Amino acid sequence: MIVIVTNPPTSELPVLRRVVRSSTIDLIADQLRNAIYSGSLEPGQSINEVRTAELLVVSRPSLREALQRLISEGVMTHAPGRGVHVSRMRASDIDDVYAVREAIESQAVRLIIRHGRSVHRISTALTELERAIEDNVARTIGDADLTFHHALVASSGSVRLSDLMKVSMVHTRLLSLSDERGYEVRCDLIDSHRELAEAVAAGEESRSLTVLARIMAEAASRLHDPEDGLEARVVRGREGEASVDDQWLRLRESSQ
Amino acid sequence: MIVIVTNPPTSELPVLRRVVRSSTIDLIADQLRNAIYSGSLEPGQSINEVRTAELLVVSRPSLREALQRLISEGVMTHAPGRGVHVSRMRASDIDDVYAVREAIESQAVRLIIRHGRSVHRISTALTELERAIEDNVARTIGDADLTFHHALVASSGSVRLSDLMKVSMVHTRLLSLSDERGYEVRCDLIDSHRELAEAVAAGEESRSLTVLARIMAEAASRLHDPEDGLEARVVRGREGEASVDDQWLRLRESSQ
DNA sequence: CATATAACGTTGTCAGACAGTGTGACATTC
DNA sequence: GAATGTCACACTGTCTGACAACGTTATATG
Repeated sequence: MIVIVTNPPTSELPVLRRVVRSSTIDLIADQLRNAIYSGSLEPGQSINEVRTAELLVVSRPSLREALQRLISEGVMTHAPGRGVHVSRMRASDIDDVYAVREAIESQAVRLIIRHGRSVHRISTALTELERAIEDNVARTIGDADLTFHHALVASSGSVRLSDLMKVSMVHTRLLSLSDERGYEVRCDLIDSHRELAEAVAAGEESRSLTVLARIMAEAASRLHDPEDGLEARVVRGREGEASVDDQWLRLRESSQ
Repeated sequence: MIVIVTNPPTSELPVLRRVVRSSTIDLIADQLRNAIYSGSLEPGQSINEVRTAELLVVSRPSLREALQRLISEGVMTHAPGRGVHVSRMRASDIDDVYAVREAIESQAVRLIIRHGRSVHRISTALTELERAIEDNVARTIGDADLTFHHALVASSGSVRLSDLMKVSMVHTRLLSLSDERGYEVRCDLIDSHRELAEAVAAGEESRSLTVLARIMAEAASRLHDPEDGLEARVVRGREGEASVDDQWLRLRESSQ
């Protein structure tokens, strides 16, 4: 029984937010997704159901349900009889993932310009990216990079695009993590990103899309052949603390 | 143990295709997805776990795992304590779904032109669409329309885009089905679709994208307000047999 | 060394259980 | 009679336990 006491009694009801109850499955999936994004779970690593369930203090059925979410996202892979593994990306996945990202982000740019959305979050993310590059830590730069691109998509106002972007971020991370050469990141990405942000802010659609395409192509080609841009200074790192807010990659609450 | 008997023994191995074993979960999810696409399961309809599991002759845990797939696709919705329902689309979803479709299909166009992919499947699908329009059955036209758009994306050669498109097809169908005015389809869509196919075949990127954007905008606006294009002849229908091949909406085998 | 066999761990699937929650019918109160 | 309280029922959310099928590794065998 909930009693709402207001004083004076004739006043408006206090502002009550809708109670959100995340399902256990959501929580488990979030944990696993973040573990992958942060590198705690490596590509190819197989998930022992009993052990993992114990670790998360949930039952095996609950864990299995959560795994289906990640499988459907393409973040984990099911091999019949052999269980579930963290997806390992191959060379052929590089272009595919970046094709999806170009799809999502191009559309985001179009929507932002079409509807004149605020680009505030984008500029903020750009500043963060600049700071991260000064720190010169591969993982930090990678995080800031993806955060920037997510800010772009979030600014579009499309819930579905934003959700897809979150999944694509994990895919992108998996591309880096699946490369035996280790995590690596380009330092000169700030110029193109600044140009993108400017073009979007200025409402220049076709220039934005051109720059975006170039960013995607460069990122993909760097993964294909890291020695590609010889003059580009590069930061490498095998590990490094992930600076991910736990809530960050949570997908939209599934309840209506 | 697999023994391959060849005669003569020195000859080439017979062509053996990799054995694909779809997991039970895949099969259940496919069934449910197709049931939604074909209209057997209506938007808002809730899934009684016990009854549905009995119907499919699987256990409740297996069904629940499959439901997680569909929830993650956005095709079903979870309401805590109230179980799982077929997603019901609202007016605000119309633009969102079509934004995603424009994202996917625009990128497909770019990829096809960039890599000079064959447009054979697209022309075939266009012919099918013409035939469907002659039949003048709302559902058939709707199917052929979506099949055309999927052919476009499949031609891009991107597995991920193609998967996303399949999900978006179900979303699109849900938009129509969620509308209490019933299923309805425009007859004049053939012209714009033919123009799109031609532009793509001719490698004219910017014209293709323009036409595509127009197609999406028109489809969305028709859902927002069916009386919009007064001069456009329209076929309406509340039901109608779905002409979907059972295999059609199967997502990529999840095993690597 | 290659092959067969055995042993073990793990997955795939199920039945059963039970507390928590939602829902609708009915009674009650002001 | 509208709002509130009560009760019973149905269903979900989650867990335990079980077991056959499958994979994998170690061991034995020719």
